[in-house]
Amino acid sequence: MRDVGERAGVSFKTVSRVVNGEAAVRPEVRERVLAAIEELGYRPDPAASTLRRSDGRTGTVAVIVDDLANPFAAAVHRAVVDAMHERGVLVLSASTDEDAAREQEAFRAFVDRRVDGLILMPTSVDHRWLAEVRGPEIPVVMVDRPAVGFDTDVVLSDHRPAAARATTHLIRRGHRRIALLTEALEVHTARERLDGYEDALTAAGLAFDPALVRSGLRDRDQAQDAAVELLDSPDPPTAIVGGYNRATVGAIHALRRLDLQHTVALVGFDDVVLADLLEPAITVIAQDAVALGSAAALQLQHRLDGDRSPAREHVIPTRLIPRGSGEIAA
Amino acid sequence: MRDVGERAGVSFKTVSRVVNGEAAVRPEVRERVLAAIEELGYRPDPAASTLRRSDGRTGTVAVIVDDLANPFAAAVHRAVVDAMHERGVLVLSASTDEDAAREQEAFRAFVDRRVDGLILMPTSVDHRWLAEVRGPEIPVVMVDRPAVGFDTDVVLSDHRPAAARATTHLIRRGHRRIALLTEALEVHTARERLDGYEDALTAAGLAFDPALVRSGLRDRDQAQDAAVELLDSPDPPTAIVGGYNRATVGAIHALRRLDLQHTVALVGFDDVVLADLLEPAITVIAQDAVALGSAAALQLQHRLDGDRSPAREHVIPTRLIPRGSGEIAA
DNA sequence: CTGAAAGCGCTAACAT
DNA sequence: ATGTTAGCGCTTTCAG
Repeated sequence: MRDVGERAGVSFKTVSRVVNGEAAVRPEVRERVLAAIEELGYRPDPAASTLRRSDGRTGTVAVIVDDLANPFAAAVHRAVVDAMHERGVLVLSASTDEDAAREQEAFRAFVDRRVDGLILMPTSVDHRWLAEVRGPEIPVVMVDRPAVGFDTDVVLSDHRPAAARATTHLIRRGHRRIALLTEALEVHTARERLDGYEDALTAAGLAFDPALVRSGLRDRDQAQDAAVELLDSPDPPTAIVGGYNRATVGAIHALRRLDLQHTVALVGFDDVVLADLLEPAITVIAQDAVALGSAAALQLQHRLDGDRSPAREHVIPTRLIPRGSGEIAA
Repeated sequence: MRDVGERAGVSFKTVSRVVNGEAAVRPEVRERVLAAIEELGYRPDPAASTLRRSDGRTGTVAVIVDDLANPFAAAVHRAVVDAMHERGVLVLSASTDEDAAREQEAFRAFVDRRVDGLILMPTSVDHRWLAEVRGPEIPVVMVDRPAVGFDTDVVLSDHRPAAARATTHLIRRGHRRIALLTEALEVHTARERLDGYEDALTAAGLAFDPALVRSGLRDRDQAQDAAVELLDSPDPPTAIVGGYNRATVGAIHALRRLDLQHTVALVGFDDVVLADLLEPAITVIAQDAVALGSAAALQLQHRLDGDRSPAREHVIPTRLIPRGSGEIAA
């Protein structure tokens, strides 16, 4: 920067003004400085800038999701990265695998690096620790689910109405015994979907049978086993709601193994590649992961721009896509 | 840091020594400093450290892939993030959508931020520009494909033998007219796979028929259309090789639309969720994305640790998974 | 083993 | 509209 100043015949402070686009520089001088920058291949050092500037901004934000390789989280992540890049903000990221310890560790690492803000897909447990760890006023936006014990902006799908819609879809086809496969109910998403499932039963005047709800399913295999068990029981369900993407895939496997795919109806959460090519094709509730990520990024940007209004909840609608498996009558 | 020093009754320089784990501090003093750090909730400022330190290391690296939301790239990305986190290195990322301009822009942005190194899934075009843009000795590792015109470490799948294996698999089932659907041949991966396809034909004494190769297919729909066209032609193929994941999915769609899924054989690149549940299930060549990412991260770490040996090529084996579609006889 | 001084590249606050 | 001075929080260098 000093060299650039010399070359352009101005003080290095003027160079700083040009680089930062401050108005108070004569166009003629600005041109000269720009030329010198070009010739010398000068690139400003963001670390030095961060160090000295009053707000300490680094121009980076962090994204923490359950699994960066999971298609849903990956789509959210990419949407955030794209939105932030447009503003010259770079994005750091980490996966939690739904482990609260890993989540906290990642969060601390990012705060220590002085990120300007974070977008978090919170694990199921208590997030009061966030209030302490979060440095002086670092904005945090939750995505996909709210955090327990920490009031902040959140962007999520309409989980509860969506689950109700899926369930009602099956009830309308005459189903009375509808199973629900879901992950641990401590995960907010799962709880909401269970509530929606119950809403639909209640609205239809059907009794809630806890034996038809299998929660705590952590992966495809567990979901498959649970589904097989239910379908093999004396009084099996005639329809299944897959509470999240891996549960849906597990249910598909179970139905095929028992050769019930044309007999027992299925509506699953999250659209999956090739779901439309199965026989029958799978009826799904599709979430708009890109919209979730974009909205979270936008909200974070508002906070970074100084918006201090109360925490906002942003709901992104889901879509039920009928394809066959959900239209099997009882 | 100054405050911590005061509290512990030592100079702030000693605090710096403790924080950086330099040996020359009496255990007793070190304990006192650590206690003071704890009490004051002190967290070192990485920007200041970067600014002053002689090597200018920032403890960040960047990953640039075609699409962070694509399952293959997402798995690579996650593997890199995990490997780097273990060393306290954070990861920035960007998508190129196979656009060379976006790739260059992202690369520059990361270099301007002083990342310590980069992992790049290069777009198809010339990468000689890298030699200029790359600052003083920033290590770059290519993943999935090498870069044209820039000699550096690369970690990739055994594309050519894998394609040969897929093709041979079909030839053994009596197929003589085997189509190949692939993306633009400027993409190194596509070129290699075409070469492997030809290797297999040659080895079997079969003639190469250019009419059976459809390249430049950018997405599922283009792949599907190309497949339909081929299958509808007067002298149609009896088997298809899907040259990359979207081509595979496009081929599946085409075969179903023409109700040829039980007649025409298919071996596709990249395993896809639910591919095992289709009827017939899809025979695929599975790449080990996690291994690719981990190996690239490891190689970059070696370079960061000062390894100056010649550029290395690391090949990760693929697996052919027979599931039915590839075993249909001619 | 510990400390004092210098200065990394930049921006803030004040001159001029 | 431009320059001067100070200093961000740390590491380096050198002195004790």
